[in-house]
Amino acid sequence: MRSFLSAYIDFSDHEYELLISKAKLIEVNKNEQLLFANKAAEKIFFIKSGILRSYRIIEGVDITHHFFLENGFATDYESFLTRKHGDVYLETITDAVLYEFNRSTLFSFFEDFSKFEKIRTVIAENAYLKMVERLKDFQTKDLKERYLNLIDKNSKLFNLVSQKHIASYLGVAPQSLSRIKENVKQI
Amino acid sequence: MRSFLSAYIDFSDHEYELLISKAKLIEVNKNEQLLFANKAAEKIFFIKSGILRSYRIIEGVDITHHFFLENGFATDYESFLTRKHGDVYLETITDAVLYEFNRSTLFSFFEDFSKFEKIRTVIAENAYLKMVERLKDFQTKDLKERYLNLIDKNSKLFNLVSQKHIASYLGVAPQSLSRIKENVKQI
DNA sequence: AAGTTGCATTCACATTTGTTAAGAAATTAA
DNA sequence: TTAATTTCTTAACAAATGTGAATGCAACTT
Repeated sequence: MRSFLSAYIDFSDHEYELLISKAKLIEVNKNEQLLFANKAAEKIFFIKSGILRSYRIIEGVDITHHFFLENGFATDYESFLTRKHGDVYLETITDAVLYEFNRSTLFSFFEDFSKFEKIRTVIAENAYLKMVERLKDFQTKDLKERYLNLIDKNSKLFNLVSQKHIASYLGVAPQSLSRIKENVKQI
Repeated sequence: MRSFLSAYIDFSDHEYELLISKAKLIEVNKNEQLLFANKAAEKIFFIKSGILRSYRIIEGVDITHHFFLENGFATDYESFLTRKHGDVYLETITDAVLYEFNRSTLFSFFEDFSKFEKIRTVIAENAYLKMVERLKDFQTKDLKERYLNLIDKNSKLFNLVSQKHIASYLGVAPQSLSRIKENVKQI
C-alpha cells in the first residue's frame, strides 16, 4: 500500500504508520462476502493479495461489475461515495489478505491530514479513466475484440475467474463467450 | 456556475470573483470545434448555456463519447487529467455561452485556494458515477431499453441532437436506432 | 465409490443488430 | 426559391448474440 500511495503523494514514516493504525489487517478465505447490497458501504479494502469481485443481481442474474486485483482499493464505490444503499455485492474469489478501513475513520483521517485528501481525488480520477476505457469498448468493439482486449490486459484473471463471471463482465451470455473462445482458438 | 459550485463548497463573494477573473467568457456558434484530438487538452469549459458534444473518430467513424448540458464542466477529461494527447474532439452542437479556463491557471488556483481543490474531487466522482450508470446499461440492457432510458433522463436532447450522434452514443448503427424508434412508436 | 451439484461447452433455433442500398425528408447553400 | 447536400428511414439479407436444452466434466458430498 505504501508504494501504491507514494506514487501520488509524499508522506513521512510517521504519517504512514498513522494511516496503517486506522486499518485492520484481515485474512479472508475464498468466496467470502465482504459487502452486501441494500446496505450503505461502510468499508473500503486495500488488497495486499488476492482477487475480489463486485457484482449485482439484476433480474435474478449475477452481473459482474468489476474485478479488483492486488495493490488497489476495493469497495462498492458508488455507495461508499453517496452513502446511499448500494446494489452491489463484494466478494473474494481467491484467498486474500486485506487492509480494512472504516469509511468514517478514513474520511476523518483525510480531513486531519489534508494532503491525503488527494488520494481520494486520484482514486476517483483513476476509476473514471478505467470506466471510460470499458465504455469505449462497448461502444465500438464486438465481443471478440472485447474478449481479446481483456485477455491482453489481464491474462492472470483467466485461470482464476470462472467463465460466467467474465461473460457477464463483458456483457454477454456464457454461451456466447464459449462460442468466441472456440472461434479464437481456431485461428 | 456559482450555484453549481456552492452545492459542494462554501466560498465568499470575493473568492468567487477571483475564480471568475481566471475565466474568459466566450460566445460560440453552433458547430465550432473547441478541442482537437492529438493535442493535450489545455482548456476546460463551464457551460452557461448551450450543448456540447465530445467524440472520437474510430476507424473513420464518428463515435459520440458524451453530451454536455448546461451548468456543468466540459473538456476532454482524460487528456485534461493525464496531460497526454487525447483522441477526443469537443464541439458545440448549439450556440453556446461558456466560461473558458486554462488548465494550469485553474489548477494553480486550486493550489492557492485549497478548499476549491474539493471541486476537482467532486467532478471526478460525479463523472465516475455517470460512467458506471452507462456501463451498467451496456452490460444488462438491450438497445430498446437503453434508448427509453436515455429519453427518460434527457428528453431535451432529442430535439437538438442528430440521431446518428445519439446512435453512436448508444453504441449502435443509425439504422438500428431508427428501427427501435419505429418499434417504440407502435406501442 | 456412487451420487450430486455446478460449470463449460455445444447445438438448434429465435431474436437482434450490422451492412448495403435505395428513396424520403430535412437542412444548408447558392 | 431552387439546387445540393446531408440525414433519416425503410427494406433485404448477413452476421452476431440470446435462449433453452443436452452433454460431458470436474469438484465436492455422502
